[in-house]
Amino acid sequence: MKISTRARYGMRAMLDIAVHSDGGLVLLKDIAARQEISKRYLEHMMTQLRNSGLVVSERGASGGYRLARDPGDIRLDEIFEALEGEIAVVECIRDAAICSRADECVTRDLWCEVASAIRSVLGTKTLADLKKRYERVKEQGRDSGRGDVRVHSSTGRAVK
Amino acid sequence: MKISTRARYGMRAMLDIAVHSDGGLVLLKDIAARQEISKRYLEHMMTQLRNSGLVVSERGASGGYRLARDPGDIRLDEIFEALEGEIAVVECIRDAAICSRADECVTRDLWCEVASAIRSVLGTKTLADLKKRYERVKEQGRDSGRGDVRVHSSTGRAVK
DNA sequence: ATTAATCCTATCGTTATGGTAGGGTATTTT
DNA sequence: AAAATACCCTACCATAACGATAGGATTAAT
Ligand code: FES
Ligand code: FES
Repeated sequence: MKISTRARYGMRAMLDIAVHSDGGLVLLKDIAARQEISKRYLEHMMTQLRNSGLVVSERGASGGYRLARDPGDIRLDEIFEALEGEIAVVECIRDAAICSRADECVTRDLWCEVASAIRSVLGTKTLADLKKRYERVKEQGRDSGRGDVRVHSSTGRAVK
Repeated sequence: MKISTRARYGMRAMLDIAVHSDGGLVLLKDIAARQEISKRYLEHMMTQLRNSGLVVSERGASGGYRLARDPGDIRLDEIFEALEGEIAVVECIRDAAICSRADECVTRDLWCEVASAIRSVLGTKTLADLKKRYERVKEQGRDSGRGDVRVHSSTGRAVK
């Protein structure tokens, strides 16, 4: 279970646009440069984001991208799903015929819970929240007092 | 973001063992038959589970598998990670050098939260819980009153 | 020795991932 | 009108992951 670069890059791109558009358009070139992502590759993600109606583009010279809606109105799960596809799906949710005896299958419930958990993280935050967080981190550094949660390198679990 | 068949099959296998071992050993053959999974394929998952120390095997005629520990002492995230690998990793957690400017990267925090959310679903349940759930479902049917949460086929979100 | 079980390793086809490339189209600027 | 700029579409490619199958090697009970 890894998060794809698409999702990571795309999310960063969205944040980048939110941060750097002063009402105007943001250039792919600039996003790519700031985020140090291949412009050509980033194009794909922008396409996905556009097709999902999260950004709108203007073509031609002095074109660019901007958010389709207010940052406070773009949930992070929308961004995620635009890039990564539906969250933590087990096919048998849609189509119970896939698993034999889906009726008595109690593990399916489990996967649903996992999906819900992810959604409740990403679905309760908006791009505006992320932007706020970014700006806080940027101006005061990463809360160097005690914030930076150490995680154990192999378990990923938080550690004392 | 899909959950692999390995994880699904493996989880079902673990549940199957928990349910069908009366202190004794459970045969791969039987698990495969009950779960309608290719025996040959299931072997792989059993290997992973064994290597992770979640089941122990006995070889030779009248060999088989049993849980390495008490079901109440086997967390579901252990099973999941044995099969699927580390939960929701972004590489830059381990190795900050992977992402340029990981210091000011606020999206990384987001992915950490996602990972935590998954862990808090799977890490707070044990195989004993799952077994209990299974037995409840089995004897009284799937709570046919109102339980079966309908989810929207495309969003996966719960629907009225 | 036979049988029945796990174990090890290789293979294979398909799909997904990560990324590059070429050329096309729209719009502004000159 | 022409040049420049920026997005757009489509194809391609290499590698890895996934899902599954297969052959044969061990181990142990009968
Ligand atoms: S119904 Fe699909 S895993 Fe059980
Ligand atoms: S530090 Fe890895 S995604 Fe930002």
